[in-house]
Amino acid sequence: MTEYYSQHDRLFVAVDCIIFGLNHGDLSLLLTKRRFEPEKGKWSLMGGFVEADESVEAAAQRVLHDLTGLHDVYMEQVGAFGAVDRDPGERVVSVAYYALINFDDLDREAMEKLDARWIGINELPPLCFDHPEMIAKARRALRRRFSTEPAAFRLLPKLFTMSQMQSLYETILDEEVDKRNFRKRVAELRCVVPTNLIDKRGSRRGARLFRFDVEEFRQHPQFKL
Amino acid sequence: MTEYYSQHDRLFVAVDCIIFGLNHGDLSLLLTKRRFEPEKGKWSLMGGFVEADESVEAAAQRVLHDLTGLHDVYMEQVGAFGAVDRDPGERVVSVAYYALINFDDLDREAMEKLDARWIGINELPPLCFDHPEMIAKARRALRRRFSTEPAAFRLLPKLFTMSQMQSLYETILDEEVDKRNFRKRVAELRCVVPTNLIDKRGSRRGARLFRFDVEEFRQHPQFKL
DNA sequence: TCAAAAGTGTTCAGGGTACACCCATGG
DNA sequence: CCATGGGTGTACCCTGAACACTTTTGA
Repeated sequence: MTEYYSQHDRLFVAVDCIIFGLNHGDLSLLLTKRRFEPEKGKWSLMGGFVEADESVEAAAQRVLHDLTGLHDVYMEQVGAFGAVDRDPGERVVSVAYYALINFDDLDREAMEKLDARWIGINELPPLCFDHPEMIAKARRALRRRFSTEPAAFRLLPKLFTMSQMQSLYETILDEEVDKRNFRKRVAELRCVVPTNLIDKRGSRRGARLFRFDVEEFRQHPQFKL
Repeated sequence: MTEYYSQHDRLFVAVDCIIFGLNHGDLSLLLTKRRFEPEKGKWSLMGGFVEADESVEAAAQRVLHDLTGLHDVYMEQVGAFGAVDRDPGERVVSVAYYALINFDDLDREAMEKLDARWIGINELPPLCFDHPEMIAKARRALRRRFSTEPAAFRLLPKLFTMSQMQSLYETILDEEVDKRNFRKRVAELRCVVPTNLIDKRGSRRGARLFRFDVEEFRQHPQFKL
């Protein structure tokens, strides 16, 4: 390869994944304890380095795959973090992504092998580097996304109740929502369809289960909540 | 320095600046012709490499300064672009920023020395690499920014008419706006204050000049358009 | 029988949108 | 005197917010 730019420095480029999931109804992040220096033993987002022959996006998918066993997960870039001393060990520029995964279909083994744990979004421990800043920015991006696109259905189980969906929205928007107004708005979305199934686990009376209809959404891509 | 991560690859990291300005009332980008290979001679965003001892943000400010002579310019990160072959010459990960600059106070000399030109946002020539994609993403970010924050005043001259401001919003939102409704909304913003001056250049009758009151905005940071 | 969550409509106000005509002036 | 851009007010609709009681059933 011709060395056009050889008078310039090369830097480590990393990715960090902010992995959102619903752990028994609670919006949570999948975190690990760092297994190497610097800051070994501290809580951390799952990260990895971008190698010369893979795109940044592909590196993020690879890191996520190693931890969860999942392929083709929905991810969105949060941004690049490039302070000189953000990693005290070396100069590393990191690109953060958030991922929305379905709690049910992740690979427990891979997860446990890497010492990963779900931690509630409002109970986060101290984290290494600038990871708290990445998380804050990811939450803002998520809020925008959730009010304009059907993203909740990537976190919710295939069948879900209105209470589950509302509680998820309340956590992400970080504000309480009126139950009747919420259900009224959802009822107008043709892509959220009721089933005949009742979930008896959450209450004596039981709650109707809904599902997200991808095909219907493709045809009527209106969404607002 | 300890080499914690030495088994991984190091990559070139660059910044590219999407420089918005009002060139005689038209929203425009400051573009240059590439002065080196690859794609020498093609139109390009102004870019540069991030060196080991400067933050990514600082690199963007440096690149912008070299071209415009300006310091402390308002910039917002657009995102990282990391496809393997985005630069056909070498593996380069680039972080894009957009900047809003005041057409009046830029340094013509630096600009001409680098063969830079203002080109209307709707008359862009073919550009090198993934720069069109960066610009598209920057325009989306700009649209969000303009509807929730007083950013227009970084592009407009210190004194401006309602027609100028409206036309700027129309270009950025990419839709026509009702004149009376627009003025009504602006009138409610305490940070946009009328002066007694009249601009006679644009019409026979003359148009009232307004200014943006930073201090007033600090005290009443409400803004919506 | 009671506790605990599910489910259900209406009213009201404020904001957003649509809309057309006169004004001032330089040439 | 006329062409050109500057400037102004109202009516209506519709969306978004507030708000409380009944239902079901397992324990």
